[in-house]
Amino acid sequence: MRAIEHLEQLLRTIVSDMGYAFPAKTTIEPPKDKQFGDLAVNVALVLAKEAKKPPRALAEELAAALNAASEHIATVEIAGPGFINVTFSPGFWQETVSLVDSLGAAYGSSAKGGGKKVNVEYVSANPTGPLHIGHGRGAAIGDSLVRILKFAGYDTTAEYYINDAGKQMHTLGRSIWLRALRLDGKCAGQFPEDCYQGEYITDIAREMLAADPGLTGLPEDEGMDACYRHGMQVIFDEIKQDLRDFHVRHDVWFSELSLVNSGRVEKTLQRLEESGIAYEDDGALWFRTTDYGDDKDRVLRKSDGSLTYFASDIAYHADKYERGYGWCIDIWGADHHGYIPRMRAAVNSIGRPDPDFDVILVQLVNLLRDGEQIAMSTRAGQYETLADVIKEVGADAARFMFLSRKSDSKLDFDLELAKQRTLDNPVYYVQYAHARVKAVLRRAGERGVVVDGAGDLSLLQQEEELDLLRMLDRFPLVVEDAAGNLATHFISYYLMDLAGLLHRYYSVHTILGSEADSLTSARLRLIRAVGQTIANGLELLGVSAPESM
RNA sequence: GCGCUCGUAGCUCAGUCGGAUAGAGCGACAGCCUCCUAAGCUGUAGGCCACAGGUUCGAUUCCUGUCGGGCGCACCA
Repeated sequence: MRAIEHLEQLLRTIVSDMGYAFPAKTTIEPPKDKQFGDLAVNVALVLAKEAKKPPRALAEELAAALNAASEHIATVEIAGPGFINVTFSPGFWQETVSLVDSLGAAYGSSAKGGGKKVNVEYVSANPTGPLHIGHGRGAAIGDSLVRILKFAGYDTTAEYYINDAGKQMHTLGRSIWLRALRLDGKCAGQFPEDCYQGEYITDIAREMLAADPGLTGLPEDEGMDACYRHGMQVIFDEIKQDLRDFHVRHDVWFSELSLVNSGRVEKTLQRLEESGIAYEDDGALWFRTTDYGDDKDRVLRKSDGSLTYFASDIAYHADKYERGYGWCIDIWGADHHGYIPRMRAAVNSIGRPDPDFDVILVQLVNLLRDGEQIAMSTRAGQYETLADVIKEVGADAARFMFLSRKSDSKLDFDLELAKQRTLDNPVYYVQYAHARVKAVLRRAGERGVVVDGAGDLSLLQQEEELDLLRMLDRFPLVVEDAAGNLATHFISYYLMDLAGLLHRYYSVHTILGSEADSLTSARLRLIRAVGQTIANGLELLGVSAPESM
């Protein structure tokens, strides 16, 4: 990161001195093969056309200028069609340790977000049943993105939208009510198919009956209402507990009902109608989403007078922007992708350009045990709940599994695999690297080797040491990329790479010398910086960094 | 049928705003504990980046088409 910034600065000066604009398509990145140096630059290739010079000749000129421009640069080589390969001096890399030391838990953070207000909305499951494994994936991704965006300098709020106003809440009350009647022997008929089938419904009914045996004597609508209120309370408490157990945090719990009751939904519809974006037809109110690229117009208020979810979703998003968020990110299950065009149309219609709104689609989770698919039927009310999974494999393993994959690709989640402590399950690989660092530092303390301030970093000359230093330097860039691409797996992959280098270093070199010499101190400072960086990365994933394993 | 998305090693997956010989882990095979944590390390084998065209100095990456998997196409929630 420092390396890239430094090199880019030098190149900008040189290119501009030569009388050219710095090409936007320039890339400065670590080459795939280490033999090509620390960083490879393609600027000569990109600039060749404009300069009317062969790329290699141009590269020669740039290389000569680079060599003279910085004391940190050890060698500059031209290769292939005109790549400029730059190698920095060990001294430059060694400074990274001091940087990590001075920043500590803040190493990797930045002000890139400039304090922009961002709202990330995730999970938002209807409180009609327990969270399942798919919710868990969305929860992990949302929570981790919030951590990453905060670290990257955004003023980020984590929000949960509670759909507590619709028909399904009525269905919840009815389901519990009908279960209670059956438990009480007041009704023996077949339990309706359109009710929630899960065992948890019966549990709630049983509990309510125990608390108030007169429940089923109430008039039907009164009884159902009581069931709805209590049931939602119980289920929502469980959801909140599950999220706590999964180390997922929300700052704001936003109720749809509050939006409806305060008249903000109706007000939003009125505004749309006045501005001609909404129109009446066939007794229903329609949104002209086709004006914004959707393939058909969408209903806001049905001809029976009831509102669609779309109507309150528009009011909800308008409310978010009114609360001052310049960027709203929604995390949805991938089965909702057809909903994006109309939501984007809605956002545009309230005067917000595309970049102010993003949807992250999270693909379904395929739950396996030993490679065999576990049947999940929501209909029959049988599915593996998030709580069960956390209980079985632990929050750390589950989170790392979710966060190590692009959100947009399907995920096979094997319960047995998640418990294995092998490289198949890399959470332990990364955590073990951290624990190893801590173990060595502890042992050093026992032997009376003091780390602080001591140690001549210039003694870190081994290839494995320079590899670690280069990797440490990259961390801030990885965080920036993860934030920019809303991609948590950038962090996971980085951590696996860093952990791998640490393990290799550990096995090739003995860190703790037989006595407290300055090389030992330098090495201890290096691995301490590695441990700190791993801890910082794990924190972004919401995964613990154990002191020992 | 229309739309979105994915197709990379035997398996699970990275990489792709165009760059050098396409990477990792697992599995397979061969090795490493008198030594700071072997939950670790080293090495070998394994690829027409689904297929066919196009764009250009250069394509796994961008465009078009084909094939194959997933998902979505309600006055549902």
